[in-house]
Amino acid sequence: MSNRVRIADVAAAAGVSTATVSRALSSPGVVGAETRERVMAAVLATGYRINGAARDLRMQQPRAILVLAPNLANTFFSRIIAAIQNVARQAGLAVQISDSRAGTEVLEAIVQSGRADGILLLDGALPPDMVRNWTLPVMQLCEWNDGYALPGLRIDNSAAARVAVDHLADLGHGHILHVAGPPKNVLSHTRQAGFEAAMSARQLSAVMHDGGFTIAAGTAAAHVWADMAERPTAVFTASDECAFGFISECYRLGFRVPRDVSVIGFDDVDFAGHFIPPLTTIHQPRARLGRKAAERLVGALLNGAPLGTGYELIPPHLVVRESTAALPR
Amino acid sequence: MSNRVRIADVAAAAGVSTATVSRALSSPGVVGAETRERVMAAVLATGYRINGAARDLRMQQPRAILVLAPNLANTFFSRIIAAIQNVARQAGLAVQISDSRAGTEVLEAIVQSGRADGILLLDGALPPDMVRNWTLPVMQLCEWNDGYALPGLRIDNSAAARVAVDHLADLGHGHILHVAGPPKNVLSHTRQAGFEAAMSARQLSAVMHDGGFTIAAGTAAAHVWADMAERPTAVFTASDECAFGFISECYRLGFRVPRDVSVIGFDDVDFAGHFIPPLTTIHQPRARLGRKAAERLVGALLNGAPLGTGYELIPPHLVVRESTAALPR
DNA sequence: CAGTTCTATGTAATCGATTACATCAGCCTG
DNA sequence: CAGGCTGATGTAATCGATTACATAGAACTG
Repeated sequence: MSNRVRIADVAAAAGVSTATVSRALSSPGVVGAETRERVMAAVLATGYRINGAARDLRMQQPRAILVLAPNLANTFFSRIIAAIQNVARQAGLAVQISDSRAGTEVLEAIVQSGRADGILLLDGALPPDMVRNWTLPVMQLCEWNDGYALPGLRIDNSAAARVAVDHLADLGHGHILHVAGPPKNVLSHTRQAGFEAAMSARQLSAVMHDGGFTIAAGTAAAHVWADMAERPTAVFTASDECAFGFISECYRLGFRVPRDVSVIGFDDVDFAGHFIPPLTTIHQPRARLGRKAAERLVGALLNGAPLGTGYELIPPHLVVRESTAALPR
Repeated sequence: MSNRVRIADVAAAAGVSTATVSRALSSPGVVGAETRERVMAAVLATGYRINGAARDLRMQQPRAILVLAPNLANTFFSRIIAAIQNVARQAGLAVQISDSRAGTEVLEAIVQSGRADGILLLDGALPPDMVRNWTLPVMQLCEWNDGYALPGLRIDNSAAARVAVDHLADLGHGHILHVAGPPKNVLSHTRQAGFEAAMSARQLSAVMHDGGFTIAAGTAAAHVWADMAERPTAVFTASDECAFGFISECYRLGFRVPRDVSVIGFDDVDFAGHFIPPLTTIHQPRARLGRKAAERLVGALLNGAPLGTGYELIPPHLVVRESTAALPR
């Protein structure tokens, strides 16, 4: 550590001042051509790398963005984070990640530590009072909370539910079960509300069941479904994982999909197309979501422009595969 | 930004010097009780948060670890990274992530920027010359490269292959196909070598096929398998994803697992137990791997002790589910 | 009670970069 | 050729924390 090459070492090696070295590196145009070459040669010879902390301190910007997600172990986020990381890297920004459920005190410390210039927030369940107090630019992604009063990007969850209902109704299903996501989640509410609205618009018979986004929620829901006196002929789950669990458990209980029940998921995770049967689901363009959100945040950071407060809703896209089928009539 | 509260503001509010504030916060024992309380009150009143960059610069340590993984979009990493993040957070360290395939120049800049005190490296395919030159403590996780000469943690991949072979052989399978991982990967090589050794030790007939860790590799392998004159009765794939792809495609081709072919995977991803059929596979304790590696690295960083060069191999653990069955005889 | 030790706090140097301002050489212009 | 201008470079202040050293007062000791 102590033997790290500092800018002064480069300056000495090149026979110039530290100011000149700094300029040669950050705005090459203003130093003489011959000097610039001497500096570059000295940089190479000494193996100099800039000290991030010193630069951050002086420039008052850490050149990093912070990604906050409610559950980093959830595979839904991996592709999004990869896309974010890509955009950030190309802009020369580092990416710091943290679990947004670490506790408010911890979170405040992380956010206010001045180590990030901006935040990508994938959690809609943080205390609005806390989030509103953050002075960094924050961009909401996928999840949201109107209490934050922040700009955001997501797919149109309500429209997506309608698309799912339309698809099932067009196949002749009139009695549909919705296995909702976790009770306090915005996504759950929005998808559920969209489902109910679409069902009543078509005057179909809706059944609701509180579930979750997990495989376990799907397995549990399968039992609930199987035990119903008059079983719905189709199921719309709040996530693919939930659909997987539902289908697996149905299979174990002796039912077949889509023969005995049509199932439609939500997210279109990598695996959906390879499940048995391949899952009909609402596609979430995760790479695109991550990229677009990161681009918007990074763009605002780099040119100092404010993020604004605009929401962007991406229209839903249904991927029809083999877990849904027409109702025999 | 400019209106951020600095330590001098707290000092003024509490009527003490900045040195006292700093001490009150970092080593409360050395300041008088009454003074300490005044300082704490001032901290609360002003809403002071430490400036990370300034602290990092002065302390010469950024209090962060860097996680480098070859493909952040790969869901295999999510749980590992979550565990790492947990350990780091509890130690007050930030977690920065980057794609290790970003290019050597970019990678060097990130690693040498002085923004991390240590590295968790999940990629065994970086140029050894580069990695050996890194002056930070580096801990290898899951993947490795002997050319790095670094400490590491992983499961015993070779023994795992043996366990898989034993399981299949015990079920009566004597003709087994191994769908290997990507050609240049250490994990592929080690698992393949372990497979071949175990097979020849039992004098069984091994068939190899270069595949990959992806679903697509599995689907391709299914066709290769189906086209074989004398089809192996069991398949050992280098990853669960590959197994999923293989099974799905077999299903599509009219074969059933395990009726027509037994399949054993590798990793035990979340989904393995819910696949149809539930997948027999080698378990990788991802949360534990992430936690242990992070603990070792963080421990070394905090007490300044060197990491050493010790490898740790975690014994393999086979999870028997329903994708493997005894060969009818 | 003088001298010593200990405790609590302040003063100011320091980490390594960036950049406002100063300086200086060379050139142009009237 | 004096004066002004331009372009290249150096000097030194600055970002906001930590901490070695200095200091002052209290407590203790023989």
